[in-house]
Formats: sequence, C-alpha cells, structure tokens
Amino acid sequence: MALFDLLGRSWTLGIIWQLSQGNLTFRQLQEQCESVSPTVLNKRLKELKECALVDHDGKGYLLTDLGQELFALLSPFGAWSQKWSRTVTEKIEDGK
Amino acid sequence: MALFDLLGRSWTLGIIWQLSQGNLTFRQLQEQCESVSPTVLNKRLKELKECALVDHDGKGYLLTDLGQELFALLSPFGAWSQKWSRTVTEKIEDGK
DNA sequence: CGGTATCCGAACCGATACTG
DNA sequence: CAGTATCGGTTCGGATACCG
Repeated sequence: MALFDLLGRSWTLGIIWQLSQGNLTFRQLQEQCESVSPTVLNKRLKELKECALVDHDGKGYLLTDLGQELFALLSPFGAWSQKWSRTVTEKIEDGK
Repeated sequence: MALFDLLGRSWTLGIIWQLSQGNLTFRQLQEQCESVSPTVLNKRLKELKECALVDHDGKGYLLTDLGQELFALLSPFGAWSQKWSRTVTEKIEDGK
C-alpha cells in the first residue's frame, strides 16, 4: 500500500485529523466527517488499521504511535497548503 | 483540487521526484516513469500545471518555486516511510 | 518529438438496507 | 451502536492509434 495513495483517498486525512484530537467511536467519526457513508468509513478504517496508523480498542478508534508520527509530519502542510491555494486562486483569477 | 488527492494519484510523486533531479522533456519523463502511457502522463502534467507545481518552457518540464517547496516538505517522508513499511511488514509476518 | 482521441476494464464513492 | 452486503454511477488508469 502506497502511503500517499491512501492519504489521497476520501476522508483519510479527515479521519487522521479527527483522531489526533481525541479518540472516537465509529458513529462519532461518521458524524464528524459530514455523515460519510458507513461503507466508506469502514473501508478507510480497515486500510488505516492494516497500515498500522490507526488502532481499535474496545471503546473506539485511536491513532497508533506511527499514526501520531505521521500526523506530526503532516502538520507543516497545513500552513503551506493555504499559501499554495492562494497562489492557485490568484493564478486562475489572472485568467490563467 | 485537494493536494493529497493529486499527490496520491499514480505517477505524481514520481514526476515530482524526477523533475527535482533536473528538467525533462515529455518523452524523457515517460521513460523514467516505467513507460507510463502518454494519456496518463499528460493528464498528470496538466493537473500539476493547474496547481502551479510544474511549469513548461520551450524545452521541457520543470518544477516551479512552489513545486520545489512542496518537494522540500515531502522529503522527510522518505525516511519515515521506510521505517513505516518495515513496521507494516513485520505486522503482517506476525500473522497480523 | 509532443501530444490528443478513443475506448475498455477496474477501482472507487456512496446510498440504502440489513444483521448482530 | 457497530458494522456488512449489495448495487449503481462515476472516475481512473492504461493500451492503442493517430495527428502536427
């Protein structure tokens, strides 16, 4: 499984973000992610478990140590991608 | 366009990596990327141009400043993902 | 060389309904 | 509450052929 392949799929980053804020149950995750269908949420969670980024205890889902490391690596992208999207928007407004 | 959606698509990271090593023409990129079909390569390059990550001058393709910044942000993932894939492999060998 | 046009099979998203 | 089963509709990847 390629890392960025998984990260690019729908809801993956949202799930990681939500879990970085605290552990959540299946339904809670579903609500936080704009009512994503259970089909997709379950698929994503399975993939994340296979990749050892998310784990599942009796009470709900949580990030593994690896998942938290990944989240830390990901955070620099927050600021950069804002700047980036501004640039792209300007580029489009300039008529490309 | 979501950043990680694009990054997760096939060949995108390969293209960025190749271009970070030096500018290349369409055919050169195609060869470097295991003979990816021109259809896909062209689609990816269009997307990368729209996102202002790659540019095209008379001679070939090159990373924009933004593209180089992205590449710099991406590089920490190299080492981490090796460690990560070892962990996942061990996990599978342990019978999950 | 640098792409575009067409087409097909596979994968993916998501709604809905259902089970334990 | 937690998750599985099924089934469309859409998108994606890629092979091939072709044009300037």
